[in-house]
Amino acid sequence: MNFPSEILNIEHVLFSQYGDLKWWPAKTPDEVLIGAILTQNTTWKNVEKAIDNLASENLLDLGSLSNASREKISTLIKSSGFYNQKTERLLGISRKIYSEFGSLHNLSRQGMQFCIDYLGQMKGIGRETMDSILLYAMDFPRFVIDKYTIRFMTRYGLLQDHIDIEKLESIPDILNHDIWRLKNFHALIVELSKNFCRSEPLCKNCILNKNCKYYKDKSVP
DNA sequence: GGCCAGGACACCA
DNA sequence: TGGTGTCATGGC
Repeated sequence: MNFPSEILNIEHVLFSQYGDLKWWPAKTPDEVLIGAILTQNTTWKNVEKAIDNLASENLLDLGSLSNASREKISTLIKSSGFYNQKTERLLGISRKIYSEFGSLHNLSRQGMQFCIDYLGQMKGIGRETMDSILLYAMDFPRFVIDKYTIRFMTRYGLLQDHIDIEKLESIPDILNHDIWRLKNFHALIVELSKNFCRSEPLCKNCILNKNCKYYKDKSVP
């Protein structure tokens, strides 16, 4: 079976089993962007504490955040780790976007390619973070290529000896540029990957069937 | 007590 | 261009 067919098949099976996961867990686009920075190399549980702290100080939007002090931000986001680095990134990004466009929505109106170039120049926004912002905060037809995606595709056998970025970049086409499907497909991969066994290559049964005897048994070699 | 988590970046050869 | 060190908290 070729790549597009496999993708459609996986999406169909996963969705029929697990449904709409309603990702990204955030109330506003600004919160998505802030969460995307905070979650770098950190568990989401640690990020949630930081998000709650920022919310309690009304700092979950770019305007408020850009006017907050370094000390205040770094204290509030400490639980997410790398807090000095993330404070600088949050301040730099929020100040630039807020001062030049006023809002994330205004920035998104410049179009996807503009946003890719614009966000790509900022310190703290790499490939994955940008994908997350483009898809989940700005509703552009972008598929998030992160560690989970690559691990999933590799272990499923859809990527062989090298990471074929072009293949992964074709996923928006395969999913018909449907924003909701792109959001949910990535969410399914991430949520389910947390429960996969570590066999290599991963048994397809484990991916597509949560009743697989190896499901959640991460100790399997 | 070690390892890993929804990365990115600077530095070096 | 690719490998490595650094940033740091928290859960298991």
